Amino acid sequence: MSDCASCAVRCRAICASLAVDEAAELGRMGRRQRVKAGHTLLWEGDEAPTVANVLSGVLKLVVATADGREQIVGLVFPSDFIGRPFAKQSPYRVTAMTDAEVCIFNRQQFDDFAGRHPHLQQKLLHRTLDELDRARHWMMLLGRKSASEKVASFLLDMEERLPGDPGGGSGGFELPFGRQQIADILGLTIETTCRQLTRMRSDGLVDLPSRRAVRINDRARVAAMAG
Amino acid sequence: MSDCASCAVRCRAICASLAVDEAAELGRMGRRQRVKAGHTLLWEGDEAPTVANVLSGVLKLVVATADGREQIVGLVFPSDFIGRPFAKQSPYRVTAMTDAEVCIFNRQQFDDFAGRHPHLQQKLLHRTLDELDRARHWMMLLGRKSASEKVASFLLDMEERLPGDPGGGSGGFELPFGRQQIADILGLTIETTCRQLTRMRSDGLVDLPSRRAVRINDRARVAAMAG
DNA sequence: CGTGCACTTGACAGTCATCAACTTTGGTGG
DNA sequence: CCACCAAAGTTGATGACTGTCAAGTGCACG
Repeated sequence: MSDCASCAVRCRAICASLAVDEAAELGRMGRRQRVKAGHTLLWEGDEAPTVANVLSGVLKLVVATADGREQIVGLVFPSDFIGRPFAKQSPYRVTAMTDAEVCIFNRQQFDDFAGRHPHLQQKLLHRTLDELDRARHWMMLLGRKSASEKVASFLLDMEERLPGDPGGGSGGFELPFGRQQIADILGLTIETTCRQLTRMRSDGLVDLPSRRAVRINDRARVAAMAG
Repeated sequence: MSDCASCAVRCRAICASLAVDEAAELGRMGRRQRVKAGHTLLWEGDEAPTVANVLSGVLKLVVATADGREQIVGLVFPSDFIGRPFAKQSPYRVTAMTDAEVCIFNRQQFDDFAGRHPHLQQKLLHRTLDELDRARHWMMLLGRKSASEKVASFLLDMEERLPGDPGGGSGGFELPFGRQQIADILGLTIETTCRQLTRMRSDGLVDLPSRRAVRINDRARVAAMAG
């Protein structure tokens, strides 16, 4: 059983839509679980999967071809929701990119609970609609943008979305993953991704103080570059 | 006001979740409207937009860059839902690909109504989750598949999704749009799309009896080609 | 201090976009 | 019914971009 009172994302997660007693009932169904970086929580096509809230860490949603190519189709941050309610199979793989902590529910139980709590469903609907908008805009990037536009768009998106940006925006930010993962997000190879970053650094658009740190120097030009 | 009793998609649209009197109330809010092929129903960034059910025809959801490149991010068929509930702006352009007929609602009114009718919201949630799954799988295609894989995947997807497949599956099907649109769906140019189709025809995988008609001869090989 | 892994850089090749010309289709009017 | 026209589709030549393969660098770890 989860200890909702101490939950770091209590205010932002879908649970926030519930009254105290309702939250308590849901809490009894949930279980906290740690996931190590690189560990997979849900496999594509998994039967009888679970759903979960993310408490900390970053996870990725991955779709892969038979021959091993991977495309990251979504990033999941703290307070975000994981899993596929109302379906027997998970449509994609969910893997932790950093050490993470999640609050897990049995899907069947969760579905039943959701059916009895319209507010929870409404929250879920809002989130799903937002995710759909994000996914569709990403489709534009994947289908129509060049490598340089992709990388520029990516950096702007990450600056905006990454939680706990230390230094408050002007101090740059720290990516929670490496070059290969960036490539898998953008539909590029690691080499192309790398070259674009190097060029942006030589052009003075960004600083790359360490492997995973990024600081955008000229936001206007990066935005122009993003198309 | 719509005449729900004569609605062609009454059983399949989200309205099907409502009781008779509820449906009547919703019906009083809706208005039937014809949209000609090529006409745009909703512009990206539109304020105060509407939502709608599709009664007949096919529409596309489009995201465009400033310099005019377009990516089709979704296709909308009869009984599908159009628009963005609970948001002020439409996140993408909605354009009719064929002559179409839709049942339009004022978004604000619809949102209010949905808030009072959990069953409708649940139906909407289910649909949105399905759309999200579809969009994410399409991201894999856009980001990681080659031109030939894209075209093969496209044909299989269309064969499955197209309504009113005359001849019951073995007789092939008729695309509701031209080559440029296929290219915009797949993130390719029209020339590349065309060449791939020509090659598939020469290889005997498909017949292309007319501009828009397709017949898959060797489904297994097309599926293998789709990756 | 050495080892391994992530990252970077380079050379080359293939795929797909671009530009251009040509063909077919479908519609219109004589 | 046929001729003509515009739009859609097809084909070809060429080149840019990005993927592939390979080697090298630098950082973190033991």
